[in-house]
Amino acid sequence: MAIPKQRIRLSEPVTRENLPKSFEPQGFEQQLYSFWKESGCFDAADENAQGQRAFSIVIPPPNVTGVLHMGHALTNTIQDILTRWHRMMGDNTLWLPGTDHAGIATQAQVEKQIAKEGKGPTGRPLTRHDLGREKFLERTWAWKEEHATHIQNQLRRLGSSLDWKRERFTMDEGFSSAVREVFVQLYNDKLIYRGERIINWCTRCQTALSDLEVVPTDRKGFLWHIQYAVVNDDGSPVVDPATGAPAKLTIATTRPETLLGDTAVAVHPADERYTAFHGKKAKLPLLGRLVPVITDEYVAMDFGTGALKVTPAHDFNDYDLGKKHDLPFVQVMGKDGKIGAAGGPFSGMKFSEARESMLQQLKESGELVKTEDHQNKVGLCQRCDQVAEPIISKQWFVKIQPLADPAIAAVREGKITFSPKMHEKVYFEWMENIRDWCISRQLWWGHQIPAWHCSSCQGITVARQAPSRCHECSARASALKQDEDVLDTWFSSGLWPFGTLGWPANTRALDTFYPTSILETGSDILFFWVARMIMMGLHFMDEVPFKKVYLHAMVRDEKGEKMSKSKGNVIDPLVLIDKHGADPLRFTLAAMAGQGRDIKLAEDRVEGYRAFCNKIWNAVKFFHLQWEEAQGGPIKEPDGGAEKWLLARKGELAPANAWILSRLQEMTTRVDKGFSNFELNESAQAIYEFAWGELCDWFIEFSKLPLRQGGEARMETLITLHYALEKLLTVAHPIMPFVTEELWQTLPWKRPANTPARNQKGELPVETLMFQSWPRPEAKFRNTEAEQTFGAMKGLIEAIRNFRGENNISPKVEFAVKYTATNRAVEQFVRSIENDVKALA
RNA sequence: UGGCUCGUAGCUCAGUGGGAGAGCACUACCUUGACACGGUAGGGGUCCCCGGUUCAAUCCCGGGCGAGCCAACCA
Repeated sequence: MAIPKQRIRLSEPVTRENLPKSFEPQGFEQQLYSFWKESGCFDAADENAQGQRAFSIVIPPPNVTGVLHMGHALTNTIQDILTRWHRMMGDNTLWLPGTDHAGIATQAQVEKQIAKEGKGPTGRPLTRHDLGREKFLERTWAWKEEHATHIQNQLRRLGSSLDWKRERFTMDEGFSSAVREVFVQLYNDKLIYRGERIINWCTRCQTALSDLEVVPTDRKGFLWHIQYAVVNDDGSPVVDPATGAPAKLTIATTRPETLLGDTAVAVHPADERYTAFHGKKAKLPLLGRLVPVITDEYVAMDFGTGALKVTPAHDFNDYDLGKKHDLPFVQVMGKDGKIGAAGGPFSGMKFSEARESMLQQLKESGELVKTEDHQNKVGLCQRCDQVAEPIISKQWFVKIQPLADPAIAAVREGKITFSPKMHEKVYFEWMENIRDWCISRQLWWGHQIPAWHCSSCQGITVARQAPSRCHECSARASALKQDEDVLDTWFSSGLWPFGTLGWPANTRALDTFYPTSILETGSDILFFWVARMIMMGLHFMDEVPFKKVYLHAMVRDEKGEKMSKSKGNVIDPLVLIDKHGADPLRFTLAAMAGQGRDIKLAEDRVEGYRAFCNKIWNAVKFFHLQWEEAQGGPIKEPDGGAEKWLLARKGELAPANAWILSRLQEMTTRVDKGFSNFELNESAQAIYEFAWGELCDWFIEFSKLPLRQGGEARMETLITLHYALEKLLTVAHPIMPFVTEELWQTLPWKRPANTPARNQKGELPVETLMFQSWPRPEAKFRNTEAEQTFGAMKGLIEAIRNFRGENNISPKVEFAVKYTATNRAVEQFVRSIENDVKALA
């Protein structure tokens, strides 16, 4: 592009000859990233320097399933802004990178890939079973390597100042040992147990799912009314007292096929329609099996017929009823999605086939008395959109209540704060009604459960390493077989804040950076991830994993729809970065990162902020032109720096200079406040308004006179301009790291960095904007008088211009002089530039 | 069913108890020495609707309508 490749980077000041005409991000972004990274600018120290604070964020590890989307761009932009800001404030700053193995999601991707590759022995597409566990895992690791690299590149293109030396993966060796440690400890604490309970089962993924992994979805369905005969214990018909005929009881169901597993019919105890049937039996149609009629207040009298068929093995509510009334659990559906032996004549059929067949027969026998339309919810597998079936299965669970209680308390006591605040309420609601967490998955990709089953005593040995003996019966290792299941992917990511810092070893990094300062992530994984990190962190570290939780809104497309591959409305951040540069994208995301609202990304906003980058670019170019050309050679930097020089003359500065310095101060304060309050849009707006609306539109226009005039006035204006630009670049750097660094490097009077960047050897400070000290929001240059004067000036000029219909810049100034108003402040100001204008004439 | 968020210009969005705003799009003029990724001027809005509090409401309160999200045991 515009910059020759051989240009010497970052050692020799750029002059206007090699400063490109306009903002061309492709020419410098990647070079700058390499420069920062290789100079060790991103690296945190294990221990704080004297008087230094630590600031740490762990990245929400992206799934290695594929590429980063706009939501990742948003979260990583926000995190990078906070990270860079703290680094400039002199903190020992760590932003720790890594990726998540994403069990089921990744496995599904690799399976899809395999299926495309050919047919197995039965003529069906290849499955993981054709490869075998070992081969399949090899394939998945290869996939992981490939995609992790891609994700790293995307994060780099975005400018993320991550400490890559500390990069982690949820299945790397150290992390795996942390996972085993946690499992063993929880098991020993009796907080992990294995039990046969009702769980969600995906018949396609062939695995158990947690409650969270099932997405309730509206489906159009029917409510079928089916008649059961009411009989006595011996099977003889009960006579309906009302009609004198054999009594019938009609139930309403959306899933008639589960009738095969019914073990009761429930009615409300106060429902007078059914009082006569209490304690009797109902005869299941088609099967003829007798089940008790029970009463429970759970039953809603006004829904359906007020009579509820109870299938404890295939419905969560019925399961609870079954437990309460000690009913048998008849499992009719197998993990393969077909009716099992208990289904009698229907065994071997798929659910849907069984339903059709049963309805047909019930219709013929007259037992199906009514069919109504009904909107109901079905749970779909989060990964594959298949209906998740509740079945009873032996799985591993975390007993969650003892972990949830301290996690609730920590937020109540303010040890962790949520932003926006409203999420706290949502958090409490969920945590207070939490169910035990099913953590075993019948997958291959993941942390295999560190439990060994003994073939000799059937006992279970849970251990950190493969045991040499059964802990129950001392059988030899040959009798032991490791549990084949793996852990829910969120089990391991729950350990992320301390697992990544070296736990269970007691590392210095852990001392320095735990608890982390901030967790920034999407509100959609509040329960999946945030809540579990809080529980795990408190249990294993005795301390919260982070002090603040920032939850950003979801990124949607222009129409407000969730971006998803299937809808084809995904905007790849890399495409936008290639087109417009990383800084415009980052600025856009920051400007739209207001709280509590979904973000609809429109590309024209990015284009607008690209123009903004160009504007700043040209403001700096303007400075270079003036600085070089105006006096035939560089002016020397004032002793002690521009700031000191300007402060010393604070009272006598030309009004335009005093004004822009005052505005600069105001802007700096606003930016700082925005970052502090997590209102990044405020910071972005302050920068935008100052740079374009004040510095470029007014100050630079006015500076042209004194700059052309020469002498003291030019000197003062040039120093002011340099100072304002340098400070602007500094405060804008967290949001727009690339363009600000690139331009800052060209400034002639760079101040030495306050914190030397470390290279790999811990030496060689490099000159970079990344370590410029963050301007403290002090009122050094606040100047109310100058603001008023200039404000009146602007108003006057605008009024004159309107009156005369003039629109050029120099008349702007001339009119101001000619039409001097009576306002004394304006008079004073105008007099100060009157001479300049005369000199020009 | 409950909870939450939102409703501001054609589009995407800021914002505030007293003047209605930005970007993009649109109209006219301007290639002036930083920038046409620019400049100047301009058109365009019942700030969802109805009540209330207030000297004053787009903003605060109540109700409604609409959009979306989250959590749910009504089969």
